[in-house]
Amino acid sequence: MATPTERIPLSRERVLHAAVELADAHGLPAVTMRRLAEELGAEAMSLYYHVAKKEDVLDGIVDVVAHEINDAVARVEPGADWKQTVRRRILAAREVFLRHRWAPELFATRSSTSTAVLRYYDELVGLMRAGGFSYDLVHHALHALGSRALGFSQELFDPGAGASTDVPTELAAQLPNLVGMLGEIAHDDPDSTLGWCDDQREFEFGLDVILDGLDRLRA
Amino acid sequence: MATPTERIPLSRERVLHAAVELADAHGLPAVTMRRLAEELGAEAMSLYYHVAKKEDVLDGIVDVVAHEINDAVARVEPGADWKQTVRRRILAAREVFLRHRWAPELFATRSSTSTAVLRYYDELVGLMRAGGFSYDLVHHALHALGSRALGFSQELFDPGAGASTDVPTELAAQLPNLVGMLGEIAHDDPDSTLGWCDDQREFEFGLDVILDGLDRLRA
DNA sequence: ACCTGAACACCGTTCAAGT
DNA sequence: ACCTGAACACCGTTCAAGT
Repeated sequence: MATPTERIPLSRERVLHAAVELADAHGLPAVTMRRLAEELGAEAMSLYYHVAKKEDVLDGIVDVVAHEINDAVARVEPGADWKQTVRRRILAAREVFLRHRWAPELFATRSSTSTAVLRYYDELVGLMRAGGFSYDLVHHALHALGSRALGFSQELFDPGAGASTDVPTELAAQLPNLVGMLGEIAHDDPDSTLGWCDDQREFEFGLDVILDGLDRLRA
Repeated sequence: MATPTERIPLSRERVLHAAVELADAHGLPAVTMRRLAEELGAEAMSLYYHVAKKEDVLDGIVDVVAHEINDAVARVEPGADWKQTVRRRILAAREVFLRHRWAPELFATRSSTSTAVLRYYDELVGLMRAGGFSYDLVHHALHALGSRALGFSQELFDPGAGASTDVPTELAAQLPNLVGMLGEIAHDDPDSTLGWCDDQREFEFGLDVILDGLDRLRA
């Protein structure tokens, strides 16, 4: 019988899945060739038999995540119109990124595009075409959506991150409008306060502004 | 008289400006402590007398760029309404990023926010408030704009990057809609073809979709 | 076919030492 | 006060060698 510690041979799949788990557990910086090998009970140099170089590993895990996204959107039921269907699919894709919080940064810095990502976009283009968009407008729409088409929006700066209390007073004096915004949202509107740092709500708000705008341009 | 090769003492400012020049010339990966020191005619270890660590250098050059942005928007003449003014300022900020193409990636990965960036946002909030927005809607608007508020949109994937010719045929068969879009835009519409890979135009299109949507919500 | 040890050319950073 | 040399603990990657 096989003992649990029996040696499983390495493979590209095992390397990529270990890399995803490593990133999930300890973030992208933990994904080094040496650490990855350790996780697999092998030496760093052994990895090079299965992957070309570290970039190849990074491209590979983008592809793994893109497959998860395609699986997720495949389970989405179509809505009443293009907008509802696209919205549901984007929110389903977003859930994958919520499980792999390191992935947006990686997607944003890849130069070559995974074929799984291309397939995702292909279906998106198809849905918008079926919804009455010209190819030209779809093209503009993809640029307008940017990373939101895939389910994430890179936040540069969380306008709510600095709670009113921890802004140094001399700095606060230079930022009357930002401080005013923070103050008002923090106490005047309990409903909004609930959603205050709720990125999901902000994501949906931004997404709907764009989808509504595109729908109007379509007509 | 001073000879041109006379030794100028290091300073935080010199280090940061050298880092910006190095990134402009050779990209972010070229910005290493050792290379930076070399550029300044010093040893890597000398830098640590003027900056705390490499992260400090990166935070510092974000601040340098943010100051350039604030200088640029300060020269913008107000428009007829909030939307025109905000639009002009954002496009002025964008020009700074066009001079420092490595900067978007850096802005997106900083955890602490430069005070110069906060001042930029403070003025933006002020302009929108003056234009009739509630603080609550301004807050949503900042999230909806995301990095576009600062003048860039991280493109994950350029829908025009793969010119129809260089897509392998077996892959193309799996991407009928994407291939269709590429084909149509490439020959049917000379006007659009001009703007085909024109990021500036796409940026403005996306920006206007959002600004128009926000303007409607304001009313 | 698959894995490894030793080695190379890089990193960022510390610390004691120089002027 | 300002700069440096030597050293440490890391990287990714090559290459010849092991089974």
